[in-house]
Amino acid sequence: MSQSIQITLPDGSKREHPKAGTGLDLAMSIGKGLAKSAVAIKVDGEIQSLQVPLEEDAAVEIVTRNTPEGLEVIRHSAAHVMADAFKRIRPDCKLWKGPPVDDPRYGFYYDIDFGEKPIGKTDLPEVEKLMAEIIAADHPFEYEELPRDEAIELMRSHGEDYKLDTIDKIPAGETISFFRSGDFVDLCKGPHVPRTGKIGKGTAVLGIAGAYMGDDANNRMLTRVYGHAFSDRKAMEGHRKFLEEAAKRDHRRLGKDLDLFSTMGELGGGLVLWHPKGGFVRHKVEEYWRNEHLKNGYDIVYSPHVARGDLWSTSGHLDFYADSMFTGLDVDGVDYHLKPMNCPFHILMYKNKRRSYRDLPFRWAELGTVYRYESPGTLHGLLRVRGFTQDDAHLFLRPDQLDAEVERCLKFVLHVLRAFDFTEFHLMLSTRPEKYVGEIADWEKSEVALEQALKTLNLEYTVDPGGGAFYGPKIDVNIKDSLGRFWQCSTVQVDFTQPDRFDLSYIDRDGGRTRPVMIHRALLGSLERFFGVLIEHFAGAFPVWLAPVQAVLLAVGERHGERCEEAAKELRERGFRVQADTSAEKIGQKIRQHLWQEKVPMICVVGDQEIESAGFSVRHRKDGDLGSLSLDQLADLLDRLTQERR
RNA sequence: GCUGCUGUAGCUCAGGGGUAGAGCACUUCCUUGGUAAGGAAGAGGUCAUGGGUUCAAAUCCCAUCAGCAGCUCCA
Repeated sequence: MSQSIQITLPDGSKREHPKAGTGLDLAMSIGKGLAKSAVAIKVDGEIQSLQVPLEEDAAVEIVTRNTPEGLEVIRHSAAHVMADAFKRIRPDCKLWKGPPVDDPRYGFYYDIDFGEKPIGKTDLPEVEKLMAEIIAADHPFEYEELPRDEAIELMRSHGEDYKLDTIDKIPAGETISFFRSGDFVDLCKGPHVPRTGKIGKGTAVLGIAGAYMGDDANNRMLTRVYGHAFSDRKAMEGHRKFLEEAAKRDHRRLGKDLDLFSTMGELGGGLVLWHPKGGFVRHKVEEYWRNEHLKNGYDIVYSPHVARGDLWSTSGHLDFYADSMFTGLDVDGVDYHLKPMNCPFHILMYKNKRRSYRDLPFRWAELGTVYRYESPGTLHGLLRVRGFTQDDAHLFLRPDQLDAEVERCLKFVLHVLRAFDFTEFHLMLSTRPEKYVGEIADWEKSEVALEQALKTLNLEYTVDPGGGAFYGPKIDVNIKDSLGRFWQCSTVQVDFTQPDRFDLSYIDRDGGRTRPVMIHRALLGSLERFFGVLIEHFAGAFPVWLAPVQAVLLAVGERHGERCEEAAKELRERGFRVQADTSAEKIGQKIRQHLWQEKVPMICVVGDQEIESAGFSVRHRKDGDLGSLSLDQLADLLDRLTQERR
C-alpha cells in the first residue's frame, strides 16, 4: 500500500507525491527538461540530494545546475569524484575533506594525505583525465545512512583514518551518511548530484598546495588539490580565460615589464624599490591625496621612523604587537624600535600642548612609512610587504562629534577611491573581538556610530562579528577591480583606548578635562598595496592623469625627427609628459612598442603630411584614431583627459 | 613559520656528470619606412650562495638564501 505526501512547489501549486519517492522522481513528474537540469532539491528551504527519499509533506524547490546553489552542488560532487580519481592512482592515500569553496579562482578542493610520497603538479593531468572517465561512466551517487559501528567499520576497512575522527565528532543521534559512486565511498553529508554524469564536462584540476588539517596550524600538513567545475565546458573555458587575464595583470609581472618597481632578494624580503616610472605614478597619487586632504579639512603632519621603547610600551604595542615589530635598536643604551604604526606619534603631537574643546576636531594625516615583521611565507609582491607607507590619518574628537566624523570619513574614503576609477565597494563592519581592551559601553557606542554612518549614507555592508581591532570596532572598505576581484584597502576604526593609555584630554566648556575619542583611518591602505591594486585594475595601462609617459611622438622618417623633438619639448614645457621616438625603426614597430608594450595612453605620428599641416596624427590606446590635431588641440586633449582623470 | 615546487643572459625559458643555448631586449651597421615585429653583425652568464660526492659538478647530495602556490597569521 503506497501512501502519498503533499508537495508544495515555489509557484504555490500542490501535488501528490508517493511517500519515499525521491526528489528526482518529483522533478521527472514535473517535466523532463527540469529533471535534466536538476542537480539538487530544497526541502523546506534546506538543500539536499535529489536521491534522498521524501518522507513528509513539504515545500520544495528543484535546484538547477546553472544557479549558485546548483553550481555549489556540482562542485562538491566534482571534489568527490576527484578524491575517487586520486584513490585510483594512489590507493593508500587518506582523505580528509573536500568542500566547495567561494573563491574567484577555485570551486572546490580536497585535502588528502599522500604520506611519504607526495604527488606533484605533473600528476594533475592524469587525475583530470580519470575524473572525466568517472564522470563519463555516469555512476549513480547512492545515498546511504549507516549506524555508527557500521560506519566506523566501513571507513576502517578503507583505511580512512581521518574519516574515523570525523565520525567521532558527529554527535550521537545525528545521522551518519555516505555517498557511493561505483567502487568509491565517502563519508559525506551531501548534497550530491544524482549521477556522476550530472557533473558535466566543465571540470578542471587547477592547482596543488599544502594546507593544515582543518586549517589549524597546530595540525599536520596535508596536500590540498584545487579544482573548479562549471555547468558546462564553455563556462570552464571562460574561467580559464579569466585566470589567463588575471595572470597577465599580475602586478609583479607588469612591475617588471613596465619597469615600475622591484623587490629583490638582495634588498631583503618584503622591501620595495620604486623605479622612476612607478615612482612617478606614486607621485601623482600622493599629489592628489594631499590636495584632497587639504581641501577636506585635514592637516598634513610628519613623524620619524623610530622612537624609544617607552612610547611603544605606553601605546600597548609592545604588549599586543611586539611579534610584528622590528625591535632593538640601541641608541645610547636606550632601546628604540622601528614604527609599525603612526598613531603614537600623532598622539604625542596632540599632547604637545593643552587642547580646548573649541579646537576639536583635529584631522591629522600623514603618509607614514612603517615597518612590520611579516612571516616570510606571507610576503607577496606589493600586496604584502614589510616596509610600506600608510596613508594614515588620526582624528581627535569630542565624543559628541563621533557620529558626524565617522560619516564624513566614510564619504571622503569613497570620494577618493572613486577618483581612481573604482566604482563598486563592499563594506564590512567588524565588531568587538574576544581579546579586547576598554569598556563595553564605549565599544557599543562606537559600533553604533559606525553602523549609523553606514545607514545614513545608505551603503550596503556586512557584519563581521568579533573581527574588530583590539582597541575598537572598524569599517573596512573592499574595492572591486575591473576583473571583479575585491581588494581590501580602506579602514575606519574608532579608538577609545589609546586616548586612555596616553591620558589625553581637552578642556571642555565647563573648564574640566574630557577624554577625546580617536578615529584611525587609512584610505588607500598602503601606497605599495594600492599601487599593486591599481596596476592590476588598469592592467598596467594607466590613465592619462597617472601615466608616467602620457604621449610619445613618433617620427615616420629621419627628416621628421626634429619636428618631434621640438614638439615634445614644447609640450613638456607646458607640463605634459611627452617623449619623442626618433629612432630608425619603422612606424609599426614604434606603435607596437609604445602603445601596446609600454602601454602609453597615446601616440602621435609625425610624417610629411603632419609637417605640411602642422598637425599630429593622434591615436589613443583605448579610443583609437583621433585624427589630426594641432599642438594646441593636443595639449587641450591632454588637459581634458587629466581633468577627467581618464 | 608549515607543505610542495622553483632558482641558467636584462626578460621568458630550453638543456644537463666532461669548459653554456634559443627567442626577445641591448650595442653597432644597413634600411627612411605611414599605424601591432625590416635585415645583418656584436656584446652579454661564477648556471642563487656555501659545503659535500667525483678524475671531473651548472648537472647528483646536504645546508642556506630568495621566489612561487597555498595554509597559518594580518594590530
